[in-house]
Amino acid sequence: MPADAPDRTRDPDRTRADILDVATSEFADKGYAGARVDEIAARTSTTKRMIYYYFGNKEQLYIAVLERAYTGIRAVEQELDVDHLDPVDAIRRLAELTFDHHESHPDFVRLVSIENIDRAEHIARSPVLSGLATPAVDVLARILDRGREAGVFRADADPLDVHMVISAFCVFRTANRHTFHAIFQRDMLDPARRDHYRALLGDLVLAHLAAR
Amino acid sequence: MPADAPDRTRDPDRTRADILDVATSEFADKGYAGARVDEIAARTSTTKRMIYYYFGNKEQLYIAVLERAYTGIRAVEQELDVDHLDPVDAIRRLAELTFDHHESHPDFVRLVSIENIDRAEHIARSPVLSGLATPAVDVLARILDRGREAGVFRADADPLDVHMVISAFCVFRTANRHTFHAIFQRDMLDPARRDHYRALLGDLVLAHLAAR
DNA sequence: GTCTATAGGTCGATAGAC
DNA sequence: GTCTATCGACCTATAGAC
Repeated sequence: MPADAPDRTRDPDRTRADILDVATSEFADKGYAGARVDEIAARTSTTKRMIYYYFGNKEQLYIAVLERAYTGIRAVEQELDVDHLDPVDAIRRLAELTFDHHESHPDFVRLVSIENIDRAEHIARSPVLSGLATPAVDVLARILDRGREAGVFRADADPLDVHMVISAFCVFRTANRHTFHAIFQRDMLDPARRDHYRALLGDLVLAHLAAR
Repeated sequence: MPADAPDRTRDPDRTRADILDVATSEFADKGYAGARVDEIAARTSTTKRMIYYYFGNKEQLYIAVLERAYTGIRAVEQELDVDHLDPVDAIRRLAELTFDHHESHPDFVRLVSIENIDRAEHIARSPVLSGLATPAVDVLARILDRGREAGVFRADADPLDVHMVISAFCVFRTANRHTFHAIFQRDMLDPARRDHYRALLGDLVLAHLAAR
């Protein structure tokens, strides 16, 4: 074997990972129905035969993509050292972490949109995904409790509502940027406006949470 | 012709409208790539031949669907008698109108999501759509100006930012409801929670706009 | 009703690892 | 020698188009 082709020995893990990487990018790019198994195969260093060998069919491949994408997310909120921060700072930090995460994972945001077009039927079909609790809400609940006790947050704030507002802002900014730009000629992902939006999200949530 | 088949006389407008209605529902349901021309034809009272006769091909049919869906929206903000309302009330009213509109037009929201997956390429290809200004932002600008003059709104509020926040909330609530429910077991469109969300949106925007 | 391209899915066989 | 990763070719249904 020539020295410049060391990778074409058998390596199941590598092959699987290669397929998953390419499939993630292809499904995120074209949607489930729009993605082509042939195209995925062409972009891997292996063949279509291997896709069916490892993943069975197109849908199972897509579910495997979703599972990896979702589980790769879970650690985000754990980065937050919530108990050593002032509640107001903690909320802003959490909003910023979520903001940054969405910005740096456009494929994930697109996969979520695609999955909503399909009414989350693939998530429902995956035990891994349907049983996936996000720690974000627990973290939020702890922050809100501490803020309430300190008298800085309103009494009726709901963790899941706060999470929803933060997600809505971050998801909309990335997922809907194309139609928004087409209609309003403003690019919500323009780096020049990034700090503005990041601050806006924190301000928005904190203004709402403030005790009156 | 038998007396019980009166509708099969020629009526081009009716045929076109029939095709557009069915196509809207089919594209919104399955996405662009997932929709089937055969299926659309089967659900109309005409034939596939007529779809190609009137619309040329699948993509042009889809663009026609988008054009009708978008232009059907424009009147919403005009319902608001903005100049005879207190600015605070006007903002809340506008948020509620947008909220109600998204809730009552799920097909439109889905079409927008689908179009974002395709990076708004069809909108860009349609002169009608790419030149479509939404009056929402002008209305918002007028309200914000009056609120600023009255000293009740902050000086640095941007109309398009406010529109973005309102849209983000309303779009997320409908477009992402399936994955949100799958992960958090909360249905954001549950009628029992409708008033809560509607009020939350107004509170959120107004808390942010309030002069400090 | 028909044509044609294509897309998802399968088969027989080979070759490297132990 | 067996197992399993790998491969190119092949099959068939279907979807867009006329």
